[in-house]
Amino acid sequence: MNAAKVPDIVVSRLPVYLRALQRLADAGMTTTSSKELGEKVGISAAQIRKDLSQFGEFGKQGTGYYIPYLIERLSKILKVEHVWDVAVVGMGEIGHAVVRYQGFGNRGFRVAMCFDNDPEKIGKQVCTGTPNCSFVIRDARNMVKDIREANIKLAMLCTPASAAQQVADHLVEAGVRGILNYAPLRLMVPSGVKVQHIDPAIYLQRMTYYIEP
Amino acid sequence: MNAAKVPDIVVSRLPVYLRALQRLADAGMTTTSSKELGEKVGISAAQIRKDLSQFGEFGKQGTGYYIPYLIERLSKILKVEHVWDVAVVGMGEIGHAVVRYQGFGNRGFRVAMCFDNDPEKIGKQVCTGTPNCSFVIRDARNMVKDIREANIKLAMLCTPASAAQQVADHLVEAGVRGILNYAPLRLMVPSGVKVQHIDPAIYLQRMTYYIEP
DNA sequence: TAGATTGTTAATCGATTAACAATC
DNA sequence: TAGATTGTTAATCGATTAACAATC
Repeated sequence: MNAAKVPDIVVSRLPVYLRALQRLADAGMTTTSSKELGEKVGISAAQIRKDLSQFGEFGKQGTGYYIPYLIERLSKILKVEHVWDVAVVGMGEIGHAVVRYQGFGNRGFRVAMCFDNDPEKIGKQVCTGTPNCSFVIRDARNMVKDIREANIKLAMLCTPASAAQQVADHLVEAGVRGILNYAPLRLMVPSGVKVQHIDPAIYLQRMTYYIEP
Repeated sequence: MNAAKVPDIVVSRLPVYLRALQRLADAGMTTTSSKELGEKVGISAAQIRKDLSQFGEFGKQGTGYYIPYLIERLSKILKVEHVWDVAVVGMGEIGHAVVRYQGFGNRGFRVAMCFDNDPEKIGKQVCTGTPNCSFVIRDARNMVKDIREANIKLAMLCTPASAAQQVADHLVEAGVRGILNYAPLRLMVPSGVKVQHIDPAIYLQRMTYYIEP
């Protein structure tokens, strides 16, 4: 076990490994090798072994990795062995889609509350698709208080760009330490607060460079 | 102008520069420097100058960059000076959100058609939020033909994971060269076809590593 | 055991930064 | 002009890969 600081780029690959391992487990497999896992995720076997070795020795020479054990260890490392509550701010199209998204359940996350500042929306129910599970859209004016009382550390920011920085400031004030930002601008946050950006137009532009129209 | 191959990582930063420049332009600014732009995007000034120098000399010593000109050049480089038609496959929650998303219009993209294989959904209208603009959900069985006839080169894949690879194969067959994949698995595509992945759970897990629950 | 595969080291490769002449 | 900022080079830094002893 190496206690030194792990490079961000190594950390960023761990969720990819975990997702692939969960798929292998779902397919009924119990062991895998760095070579096989590498083919699944598009990363070299040496890279995977080196990444994992930052956190411990999880494999066995000759046989590879026992999948349930590696899933358990990676889940612990990423702190997703328990479920995180997440707040959603901005209940436009993206906000609604995020609340209804079925892909968080088995990955360590659960939408716990959602907010908007539009009087037309506040108080409305949002169905999640999960039976017996719906949310009432809360008043954004109570956001700091509600998030702090619920001890929520993660938020998905789905407001228009014009409101995003101000909302981010409030989220930080409320104790949120990680923001998944769907607004198309870079958020400024204090050190210690993590931000990840999702901007589909950016991803599309990363592809068109290589494509003939 | 350097005609050598530009590293992928440089290309991946260009859309970020472009987005920041468009925001500066919207704010009424006409010139900027690598230092100022760097502060906006969180990238060093030297890095920005080096990245841009891969494609030409766009600045002036002493004054920096003329924003409209740099926007024009980056738009050309990324091939977003004209609008790309995009197909959406899988009209669940994500598919609907993507069709209604207002953020593509001024970034070089337009949803042109959408598909599903569910008889309940085929033929239904999807409102986009843009006045007088709605789509009829098309039958996925005609997808290859429809996409090829419309000469569409970009698609957003919003099906469940179980269908994603097969859909991707059909998209490639239809002539699509870039796929924005919302399904939580890695797609296998021939070389020459670009894929970008958006998986919100991955992004959340990249933050929880650093956060105390 | 013999074959397979790990964890780790050293070598390679590539990306970022610092510095500065050129020049607007 | 003098100050500012570019484009570019060389130096630094960090990440990836190849190779292999250890060992299951």
